[in-house]
Amino acid sequence: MNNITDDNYLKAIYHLRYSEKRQLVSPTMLANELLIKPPSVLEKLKSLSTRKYLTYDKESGIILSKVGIEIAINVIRRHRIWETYLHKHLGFNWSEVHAAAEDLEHVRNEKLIDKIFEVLGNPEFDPHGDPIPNKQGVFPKSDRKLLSSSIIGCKVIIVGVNEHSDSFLKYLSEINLNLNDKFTIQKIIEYDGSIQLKNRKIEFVQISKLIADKIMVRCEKANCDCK
Amino acid sequence: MNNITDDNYLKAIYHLRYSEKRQLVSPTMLANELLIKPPSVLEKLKSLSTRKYLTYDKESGIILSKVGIEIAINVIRRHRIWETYLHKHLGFNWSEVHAAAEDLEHVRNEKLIDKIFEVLGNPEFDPHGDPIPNKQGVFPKSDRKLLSSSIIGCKVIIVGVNEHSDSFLKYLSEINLNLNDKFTIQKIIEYDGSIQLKNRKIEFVQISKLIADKIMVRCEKANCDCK
DNA sequence: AATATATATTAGGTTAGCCTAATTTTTAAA
DNA sequence: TTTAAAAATTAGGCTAACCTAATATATATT
Repeated sequence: MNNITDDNYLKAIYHLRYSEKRQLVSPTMLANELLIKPPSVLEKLKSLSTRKYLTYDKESGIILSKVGIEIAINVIRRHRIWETYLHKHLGFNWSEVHAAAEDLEHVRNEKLIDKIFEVLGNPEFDPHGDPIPNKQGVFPKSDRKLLSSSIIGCKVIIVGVNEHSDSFLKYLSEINLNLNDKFTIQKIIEYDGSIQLKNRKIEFVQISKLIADKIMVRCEKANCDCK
Repeated sequence: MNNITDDNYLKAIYHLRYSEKRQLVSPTMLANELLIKPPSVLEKLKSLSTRKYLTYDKESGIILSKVGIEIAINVIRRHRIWETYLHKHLGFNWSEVHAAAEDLEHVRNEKLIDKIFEVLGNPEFDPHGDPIPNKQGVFPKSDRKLLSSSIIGCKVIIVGVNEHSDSFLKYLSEINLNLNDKFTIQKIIEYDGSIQLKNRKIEFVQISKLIADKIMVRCEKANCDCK
């Protein structure tokens, strides 16, 4: 529970660099991510860098050290394990899970996290389809790709989402798209990239490119040209 | 997760006033309880009293307001529910439970606490035998009394402990005394108040008065004179 | 290149929570 | 009741995390 602030900074930096894949992470980007002002970030960066969690200079931006990455991945690990636990064992739904995990991720009790991970059967992915790093900080591999990169005929299974906002997740529920659902790509509208899907449950769904860019799938059709 | 400090002050004051039953709670007592110095307490008391969580003056000491009590009881509720959950559902033992709950009690997520409480079957007592207040802040009643107030022939069931330190709980485990165990009072040594117990599993155990003062029991012998 | 815009950085300020040292009250004991 | 010991209070400091305003430095855009 100590160093909640450190946790949040390191997690945010990690997120920008490795999830959003920014080449360079700047103070202002970080300030936006954390909803605070740049001078506060600058100040904190000094402290984090004296403690060897990162380095910062204008040319290369903010770069996490090995230890910094380790801490960040640990926070992510706790977050995702809790999300999974809340969903699987305590009946929380997709959109409720995140807020609670945001607090629980700061509880540093190894036995606790190990135990709930074990109870869950050492899952590799959380309810949003995000990979859960193991204790050594290694993320499980998966051949997930953007739904928007699918082609007609693909038989896709939804394995994750790239946005966790309430409104987005609620929309998915409304149109009856859920994690692990399987669909066939029916048609892709050239003009705007919208995608039409179907499966047994759902005769027809059309999804805009904007949405398709935020959904991760795995194509299960053998030798599909999408690969 | 906000106001962890508030939580801890209010909880400590509540504890001194209502568990340790101090007539008057002074800044110095509170400082000792929280392992900080009196001036820090004085300062914080100002803030807590402007916010109407308590009143303080030298004659009457620190007195929690209705809201203050409410918050304190809520912290206690979360703490005890988590302790029970860790013990019953996650295999934590008596002595491990407290430390983890110390962090978890600050997670203010009503759905979460309600849910684990429900999963536990709305228990009335935690693994130390302490009562869990309900959502309205009402503690369940019980006819528990000190083991040291028992008399020869009492058939007691251990329902709680008044000390939660590691060393104490470990000692109890070593001599094979656990919550819910039943014993018959064999002998009481007048001179120092030591108590001898036995049951099927344990032929003979002798407990010093010091220990017996920290164990809560319920006597189950019909019409026992101990009442 | 000259200007406008965005970013980075510095300076100085605030609040919460803690601390030590010094002072004032109380309380207890000789 | 005078002295000693304990408790309460005040004064003044410190650090972490924020902030605003001002300045400096890049980056873009005419």
